[in-house]
Amino acid sequence: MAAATARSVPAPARPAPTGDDIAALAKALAHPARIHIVRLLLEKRTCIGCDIVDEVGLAQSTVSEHLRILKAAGIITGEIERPRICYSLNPASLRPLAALLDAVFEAGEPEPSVC
Amino acid sequence: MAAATARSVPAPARPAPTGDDIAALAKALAHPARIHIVRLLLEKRTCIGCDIVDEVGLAQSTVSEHLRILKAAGIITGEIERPRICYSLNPASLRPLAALLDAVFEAGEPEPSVC
DNA sequence: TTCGTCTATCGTCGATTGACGATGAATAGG
DNA sequence: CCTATTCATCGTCAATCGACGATAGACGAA
Repeated sequence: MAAATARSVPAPARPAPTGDDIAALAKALAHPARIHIVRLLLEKRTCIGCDIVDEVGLAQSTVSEHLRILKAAGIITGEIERPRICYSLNPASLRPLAALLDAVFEAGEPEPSVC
Repeated sequence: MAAATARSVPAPARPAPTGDDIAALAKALAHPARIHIVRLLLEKRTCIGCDIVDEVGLAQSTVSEHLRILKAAGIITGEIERPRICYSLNPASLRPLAALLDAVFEAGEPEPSVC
């Protein structure tokens, strides 16, 4: 809700992401189990709860911890739907990291010529 | 040299990057000092050697270790230019991570409408 | 050769991470 | 009421990370 009309305003929505911000984002993705979870949420658009535990094959407490890390980084959001919790991706949170990668591609590859 | 005509062949160039691969890539970026180094190589296109040590403000051995990690992940390459070493970015190595982020953006945002 | 510069590696230390089981809280259904 | 389900939190353990100083190797210059 907070990032509603972000594309309308030119300046304040781009506070030039800190190196720490980007590193924190990368750190949240820096584990196979968490990549697995992100991919899971990518294909089953519908949010899933305990199914994640079955899918990744780790203990429930371990998966819960990974979900906590992803949530703390803002990469996923958990909506309470008693007694389950509904997890979804929050694409906007990944913008700073994607922006850095885009900058690398632009600088390193003269003409991608796609599009 | 190995990835010359990669865009011509349809299958072998896209082995569906493993979660481990992407996680390793993210892990290599999961530190402020390493983000700093990447950004440095991004603005000073020319490869730099010991200037990195001055710039990040850590001990030489520590910076060397960060450079080793980035190099091991394939994100940068070091060209020997005695007695210095010339570091440059290797954008292609970041493709798997960027591809995941793109997939998240596509799935999560209905119509980007760019292009 | 000797000196100075630039890097890489080693060893060590404290801090953090990742995994687990056990426990606890909140809710739906009997 | 009691029970089952789902998730979060706690405590503990081994493993890894990040930082540093010290050291060693490779070369250019004097």
